[in-house]
Amino acid sequence: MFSKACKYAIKAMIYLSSRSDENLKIGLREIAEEIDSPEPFTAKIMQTLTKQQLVNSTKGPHGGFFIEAGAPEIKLIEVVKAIDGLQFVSGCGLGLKRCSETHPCPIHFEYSQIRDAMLNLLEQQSIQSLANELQAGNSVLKQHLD
Amino acid sequence: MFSKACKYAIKAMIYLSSRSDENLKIGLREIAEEIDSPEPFTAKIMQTLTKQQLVNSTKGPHGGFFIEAGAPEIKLIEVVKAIDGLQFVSGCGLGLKRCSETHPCPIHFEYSQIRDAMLNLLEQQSIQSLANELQAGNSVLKQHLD
DNA sequence: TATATTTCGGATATTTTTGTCTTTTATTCT
DNA sequence: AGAATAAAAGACAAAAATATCCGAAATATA
Repeated sequence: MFSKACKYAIKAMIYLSSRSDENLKIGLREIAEEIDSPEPFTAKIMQTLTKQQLVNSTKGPHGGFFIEAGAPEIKLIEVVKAIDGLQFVSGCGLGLKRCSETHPCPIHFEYSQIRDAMLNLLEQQSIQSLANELQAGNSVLKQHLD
Repeated sequence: MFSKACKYAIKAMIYLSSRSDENLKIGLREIAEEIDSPEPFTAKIMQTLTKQQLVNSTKGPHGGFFIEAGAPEIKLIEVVKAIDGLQFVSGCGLGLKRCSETHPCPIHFEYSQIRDAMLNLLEQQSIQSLANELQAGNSVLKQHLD
């Protein structure tokens, strides 16, 4: 569904958001630790997110990544778009280049319905609201080591 | 969503089914041509499908691939399982190893709903019924070259 | 039986994704 | 200014997915 890079990106964004209201910068090491991802690979992903302006960063001591306090809500779709692109959300389920109502692939109609539901999810859900649920202890970003 | 290999497999199965009622064996070349897929790669996929007993094959002149006439319906899920496995249909949307109602990832509930809808589609739809629609001209497996 | 045909099996090649390492650049603090 | 810190950038490495090639095995037909 999503690439690994995209899963890491979503988790990193949610974690960042869950900490960013403190006007705090979070270092790469902490992010990677908290979302259980390989640090250097996560660095690359954070670079992309920064270039796409989904997060901000500052270098140097006490530097790190953060989301602007007054920033408008970031929808999940924006993160997916930045990392994976939108082809999965727009493309044909069986890979046809031109699949449409008039020239449908064999699963076009059933598949479209589900894909649209996924698109809807991604467009509705915001990083911030998911971060709130995380803060409230209603979800987790990695396994417990109990 | 599905790997390329899996998309080729689904299309190959539907095409085969759409021709197999004639008690006819279809060669690799024709399959690859009709579903617009690379021939050698398709050969590998057909081998897997044969080993998984989703299709039959015979070697030699007038040999090829076919689906037994009296065979029970093959559901899409069986093809997906044979090529991609079921991890996407059972795994967590954000890649957590243990994601559940009690320890959910941030998108667990919304994602599960969509994933279950996809699972339902794959369990309901059969290769044969999709092949019927193809025969009726209600769907296509590749682009027209108009 | 000989030959042509077609799948099977294994080895190999290419591309993409995932992951790592090192150097540079910006920033903070002393 | 100098030292320490942390992200940026680019080169590199490993793994997985995609794709190709070739000899072997099976089968039909002459």
